[in-house]
Amino acid sequence: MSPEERFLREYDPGAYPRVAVTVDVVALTIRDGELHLLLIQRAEPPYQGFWALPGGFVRPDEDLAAAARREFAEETGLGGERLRRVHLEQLASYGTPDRDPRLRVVSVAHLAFAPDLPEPAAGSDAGDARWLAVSALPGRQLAFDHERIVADGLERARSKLEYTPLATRFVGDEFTIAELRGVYETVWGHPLHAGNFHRKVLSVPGLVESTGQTTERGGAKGGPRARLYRAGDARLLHPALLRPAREETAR
Amino acid sequence: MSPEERFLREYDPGAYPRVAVTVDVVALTIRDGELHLLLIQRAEPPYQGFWALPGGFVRPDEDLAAAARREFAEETGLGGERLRRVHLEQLASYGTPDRDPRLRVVSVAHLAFAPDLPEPAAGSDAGDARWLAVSALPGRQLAFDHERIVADGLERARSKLEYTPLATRFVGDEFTIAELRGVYETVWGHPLHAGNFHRKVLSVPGLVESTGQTTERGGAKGGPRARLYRAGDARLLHPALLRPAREETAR
DNA sequence: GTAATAGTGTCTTTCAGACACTATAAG
DNA sequence: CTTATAGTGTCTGAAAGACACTATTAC
Repeated sequence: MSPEERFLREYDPGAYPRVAVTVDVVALTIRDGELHLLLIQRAEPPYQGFWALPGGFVRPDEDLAAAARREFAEETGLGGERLRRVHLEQLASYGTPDRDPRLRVVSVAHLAFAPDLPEPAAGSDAGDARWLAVSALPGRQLAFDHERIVADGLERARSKLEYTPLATRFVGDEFTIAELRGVYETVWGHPLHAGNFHRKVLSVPGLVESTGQTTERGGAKGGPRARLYRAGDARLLHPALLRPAREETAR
Repeated sequence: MSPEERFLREYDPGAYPRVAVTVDVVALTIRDGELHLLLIQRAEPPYQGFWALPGGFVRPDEDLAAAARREFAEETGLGGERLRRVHLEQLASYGTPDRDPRLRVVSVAHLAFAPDLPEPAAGSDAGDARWLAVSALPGRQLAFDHERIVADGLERARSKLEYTPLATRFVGDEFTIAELRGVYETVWGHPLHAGNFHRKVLSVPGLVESTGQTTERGGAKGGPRARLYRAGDARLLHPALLRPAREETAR
């Protein structure tokens, strides 16, 4: 490093070219047994008419996570306790020089897990936000590098279900083991063995705790009432709930 | 979102306040059976005299990963094939508004795994870069929020050894099972059972492959010559090499 | 009654960890 | 010869997965 460079680096960082920092949010929920993603239809160029992740510039004095939560809240209209229950974590940052044709933008992507939420009301501030089925995405081109970000977010989500209790963030406060199994099946895209899953969930310390209650009715097509559970206090699962063998996909 | 805000967001992103984007590198290596971290002693305020992670501003038209690799190369003097063999991955981004007293800085931290490297030559461009033992860090205050970044990097490294073959990045091209065990013991901070580790490493598909060679001599205090192995072609380990039970630390 | 589901029992296989043992090489 | 290490054999316990079975409820 030359003395000049070191000088700039230490004393005049503003002399370096301008970079914009944004947050984008990969927000996932489960509707009707299908994984859905919150997307916004772009009204203006670039990528006019394309679907894009909700996101925007980080404001001065605003934390990265706070910016992501604000963007999520703005587009869903969610607030208060229901917003606070949404899990939000940092996913990764994307900064390929030409990812936005207007200027250099580094986006800090976040990943959100939400229980089934209503469609953002049309005509509100939310504009053109929609929950779209993830299964309907392939073939549809997203704006910027958002396809890549979504792919990374989905893989992270699948992986997080293995060793954290975050599956409980996709269901209500009280839920049955079958509902929880539905979350795993939907996110992983595999049917799971009901009996073994049931035993496994109850055997992992801190995953769920009993409420002592049961559902009011049995299933739509019959069957006994199911017991209701709440999320437990574990932050990591030991032992983990591993996905059925991906075999040599990893090689 | 107000119409004004939407206008700014779409048409004049430059109107948003300036944010600087940097990369920082948590570079790890193993020297003398101890985990070491590459640090730089700061010559100027803020945090003058403090140890800090190597890092700097992302240049125009430079990818985030490229910036991190450049910073690592500048401080270690490494280049060519030896530089290419260093594993580098994105860790996380840090953007608390006041993390740098001079201006708003968002840092995209990276994590690097390197085999034992020579101390950066004094008097070179590398300046005051040093490999410091991680065990000597507690109690020593680092610049900015680098303590937090290092902690996150160490946890990521420990976790990555479980389900990836990255332990092989800490040793040379050819290595013995005992050397590989040393990596795990050093990073995890636990002694491992030699016999069980040996069998486990050979049983995981794609972790290592035999060279057919053995070491020239036995151990310093006697013992048979060890067979030499190369890194295999696996990118993920199935089944994983799990750390000895952390018990309920996670709760 | 019929069909579907909640929840449990049990067996097999895989894998981690403990322990023991042998073979080889340095000094 | 002594001592330390490489590598293997074997047993135990934990846990995953396959399969079977009972009890309960909707219709």
